Amino acid sequence: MIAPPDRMPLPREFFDRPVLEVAPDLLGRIVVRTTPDGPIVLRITEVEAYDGGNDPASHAYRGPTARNGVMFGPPGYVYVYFTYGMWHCMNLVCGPEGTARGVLLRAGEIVEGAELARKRRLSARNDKELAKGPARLATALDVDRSLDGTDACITGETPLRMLAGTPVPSHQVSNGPRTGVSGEGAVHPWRFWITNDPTVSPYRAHTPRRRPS
DNA sequence: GCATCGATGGGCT
DNA sequence: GCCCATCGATGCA
Repeated sequence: MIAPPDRMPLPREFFDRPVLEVAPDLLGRIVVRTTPDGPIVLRITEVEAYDGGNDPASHAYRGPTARNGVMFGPPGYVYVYFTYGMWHCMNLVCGPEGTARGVLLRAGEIVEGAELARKRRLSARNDKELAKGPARLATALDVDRSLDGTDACITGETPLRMLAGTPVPSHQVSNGPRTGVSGEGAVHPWRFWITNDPTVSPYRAHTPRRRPS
């Protein structure tokens, strides 16, 4: 259960800060996904920061498109993209507006509504795996492109919103290179996770695809 | 147990 | 044509 003080909404100003400040500060914060069957609540344990137009690894690097338009909007909104022909991944837009910075949610712990998450994650062998990995996290929360552009900073029964939760002190935060990022973007240690947390996805160095013969 | 492989589709250069 | 995450199958300990 979440203690009452932790149920305060995260104000939009939280996201209107440098993305490298916001990303580690998101650890321990709470995502509430309201579904017709009830809420699924997740505590964030692993994130990655993306620096918009300055970052070759960001979807926003080459400017706005129909897909990434939400990234260029105001902070506190949800950007959802479709990947690998099967999966979705979820980001929170950071400010200031127009810079297209954002944080990818990579892993979390389901703290409420686990029975709903399990129905969507039938291959998970235990509850620690329900949201271990960005596409697993989006699947567990029933997040797809229909939620792209959702405002996560308004109160009430919105489909998706952020709560304050309990921030993680910096001595419990680890950081390292981002997962699945190749090229010059790989040098930045912009992946942040809660040290020793069992729901954090294992690090995989970027492995180039083998060319078809 | 663990590594490796193939399959999946859209967005963009 | 390259780049993205995950899963089930397979092969090797």
